[in-house]
Amino acid sequence: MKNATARPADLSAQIATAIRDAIVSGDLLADARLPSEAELADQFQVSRPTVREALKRLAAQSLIRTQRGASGGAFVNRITFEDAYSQQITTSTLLLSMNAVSFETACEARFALERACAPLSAARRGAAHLATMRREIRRQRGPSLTDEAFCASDVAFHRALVDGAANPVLSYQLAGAVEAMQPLMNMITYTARSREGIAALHGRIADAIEAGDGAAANAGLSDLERETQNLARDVLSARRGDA
Amino acid sequence: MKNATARPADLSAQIATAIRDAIVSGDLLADARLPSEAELADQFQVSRPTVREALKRLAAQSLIRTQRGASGGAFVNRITFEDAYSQQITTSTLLLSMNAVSFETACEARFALERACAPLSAARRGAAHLATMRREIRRQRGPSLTDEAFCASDVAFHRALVDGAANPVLSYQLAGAVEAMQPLMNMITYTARSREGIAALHGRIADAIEAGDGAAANAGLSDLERETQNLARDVLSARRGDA
DNA sequence: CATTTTTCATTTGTCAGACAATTAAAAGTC
DNA sequence: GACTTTTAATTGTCTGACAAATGAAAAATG
Repeated sequence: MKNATARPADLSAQIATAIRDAIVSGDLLADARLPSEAELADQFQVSRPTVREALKRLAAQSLIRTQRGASGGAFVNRITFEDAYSQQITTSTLLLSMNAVSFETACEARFALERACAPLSAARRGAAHLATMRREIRRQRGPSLTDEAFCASDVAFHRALVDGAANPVLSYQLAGAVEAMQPLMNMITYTARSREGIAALHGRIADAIEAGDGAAANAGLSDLERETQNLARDVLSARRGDA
Repeated sequence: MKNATARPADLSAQIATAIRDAIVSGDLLADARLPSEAELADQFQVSRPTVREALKRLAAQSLIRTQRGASGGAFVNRITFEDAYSQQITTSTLLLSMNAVSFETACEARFALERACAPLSAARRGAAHLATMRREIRRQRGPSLTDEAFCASDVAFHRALVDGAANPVLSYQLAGAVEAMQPLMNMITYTARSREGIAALHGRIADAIEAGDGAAANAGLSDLERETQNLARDVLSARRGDA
């Protein structure tokens, strides 16, 4: 009966939590300097290695950064969108691969999120976003493209679509969903015909974005989702047939 | 001229990266046991404290868990949706608070993501989700409700809406967006009239979900977004007036 | 023999003290 | 005043040790 809340965590975990709370609650502002390791060890009544373990935990979450030398120390890190991206991608990737999320579920989520962005992108995309989308479509039609390169181009296309919405929070959220799915997408072997089908749908979506027609873009995304799900189904059933 | 890639990171960071790569690439499967700290120290030619700092970094990202005692050690963690939730919420919260994302941007992202879920929720929501939504609406109409409690109820309502889509990947993605916005939402002081307006819109959305009408639900969400943006604008302009 | 208790080896958690490496500021020098 | 040297502060790393937890083997017990 020792479960529930009665488990005293590691000292280093406790200390990390205490400092993290201070950061999240705003008691410690960005770029503020934490006390030195020796002072922290004093304050928390633990040894320096224990304090260091706590600080490394925080560093792993990009909550602090450290600097050596006089007037060095640990500083509250102003987390960047890039930091957040990469963390989200690692987490999402592991979540998908280790929790055996079905391709269907992941795919549905991805396209639902993209449909959330498309209308905004149709209204606000810059010329550069549209140019990227067109360029990737051309690349997708090129012959002698490996399956992986095709997937990468696919990601680039969708990324441009999402970034066109000009909302960094959306871009950040989508990065995880789209990039984490790439390993799953790589399972699919693309035939020349399915590639042309996808590129054509991309073309329809790009046209809609160019015309500022969000609804049409969403219709294209829905068709693309159906197409992707069909391809995945074929691969899976073929694999079952083999085995 | 020592910048660029030429900066050798901490040993503990290098080791953490090496192990993380092994996990992400699938060389280390879930629940696999890592070598003991002493063995790792040997393999990497470093001392045990350094290895421990590396392991704590990984533990902070829920990539491993440790267990004491004989046949204990560090094990590759099968990351749960719950782990991912909480990580995403911390990251998103900090991102919003420290990068000075405007209320407008965050709000737009949040409602765009919710509109992505609503049609799915309309098609698949269970009775429990609908019941939760109705219950929260009743609560929101109750008198003597603090602003914070009103916000919490708001989150619960939207959470039920999202969970109704029955797609754990979407729920996970949305958790960050919705919960991270709560501090921003708490800035708003809700008058009796604005509360009734929000509750009424919630009612419309719940009706649409009950009727299985995704488009109507999205229309309701769009109106709610407008309403929320207006409230925030009022608060901000009032604050400017005060100062 | 079966079962319970005890012992024990393994492994993580924590501590203390030391030295190296880095770096900004202070002191010295021209 | 501009430049160089020294110094002190701080993180990074190592060594060695002990405590605490824990599962497994060994011993005791019926």
